[in-house]
Amino acid sequence: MLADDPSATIAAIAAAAGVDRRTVYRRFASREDLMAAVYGARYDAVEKAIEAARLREAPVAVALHRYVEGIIAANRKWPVETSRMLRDVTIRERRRRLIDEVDAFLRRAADEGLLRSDLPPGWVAAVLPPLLEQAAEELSELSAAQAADVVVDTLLRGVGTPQAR
Amino acid sequence: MLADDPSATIAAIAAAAGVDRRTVYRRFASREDLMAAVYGARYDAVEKAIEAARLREAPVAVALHRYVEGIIAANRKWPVETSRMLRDVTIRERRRRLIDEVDAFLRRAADEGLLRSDLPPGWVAAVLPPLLEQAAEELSELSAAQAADVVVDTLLRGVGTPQAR
DNA sequence: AATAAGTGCTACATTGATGAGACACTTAGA
DNA sequence: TCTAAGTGTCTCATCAATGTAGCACTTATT
Repeated sequence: MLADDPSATIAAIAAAAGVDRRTVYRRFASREDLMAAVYGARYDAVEKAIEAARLREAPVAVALHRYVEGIIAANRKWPVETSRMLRDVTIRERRRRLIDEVDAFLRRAADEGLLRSDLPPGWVAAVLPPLLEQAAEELSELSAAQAADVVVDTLLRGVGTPQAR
Repeated sequence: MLADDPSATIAAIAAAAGVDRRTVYRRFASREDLMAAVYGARYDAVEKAIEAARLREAPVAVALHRYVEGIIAANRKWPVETSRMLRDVTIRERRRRLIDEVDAFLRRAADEGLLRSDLPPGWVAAVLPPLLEQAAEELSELSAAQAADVVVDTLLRGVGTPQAR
């Protein structure tokens, strides 16, 4: 539900979870607390995925695949749109740190010859998150590892045939 | 404003447009009317872009580029997230028709050897819209045509170096 | 200069979401 | 069987957004 609509009401969220509004208020003091808990859990999952990917030291092709697979799994477990949960300073800082770490990794990948260096700055960093979101959602029949195969393949080689290149 | 948050209040939208709430209510009877007008304008622009791309008869590489360029321009002019404006039946039907037309085009592109046929069904259709949204937003220094070059290149060839393939 | 059109501002009524309290009921554990 | 924990339901208070009306002011046109 929050995946679709971050402005969803407490009543709608509760209904989607199959419980009453009162039950939600027993667990969370306010809507804000609920959102913070959900986003916190998502960031926990994303941070674990990034840590497991060893973005700074693993070979870049391996790190890329592990990262993609980990984020797809995190997106599936916590399908929430967090780009507007920015009023919470800790969430914003965590988000900043994650973006910085992925940016540094993409630069290393370009330096080490996995990614092209002739693209507009920030372009790869911009297209990767939506690719991961789509993979989590549209490739639901595939495991996270298999979906990661598709995403890495699409990212590195594109979807054109060889003669289209 | 609506690009960021479809649930933005009338007051916030008016402030972003530099006018008073009363002025908005003079032009639009309700918030719903305002949304319908904005989404209608966006769909008008998208339909024009698709018509200009001649998806059914132009050579597929040409049609793809024209389509991408047209949608980037439309996204820039009307940066609104419409995926949840689905209660309005006419908007939903227009959206359905556009999706069908693009899907048919992507099948023709695969049949004619521009796109690979070995990808999960619907995958290209899934990744294309977010690519266009990112291009409209992140490649703001480039013209729509130049941004289309980057998008088509990324879509067909990916962002990996040749040795990464 | 007068009039028309449009806007900003303020105040108000209505509605829906948030948040809370109390009670009856259900389920689990001792 | 009794008790504790948890839930659903109902009701209520508060607040924010929507929508409206009226008036003063500004700008454009005649």
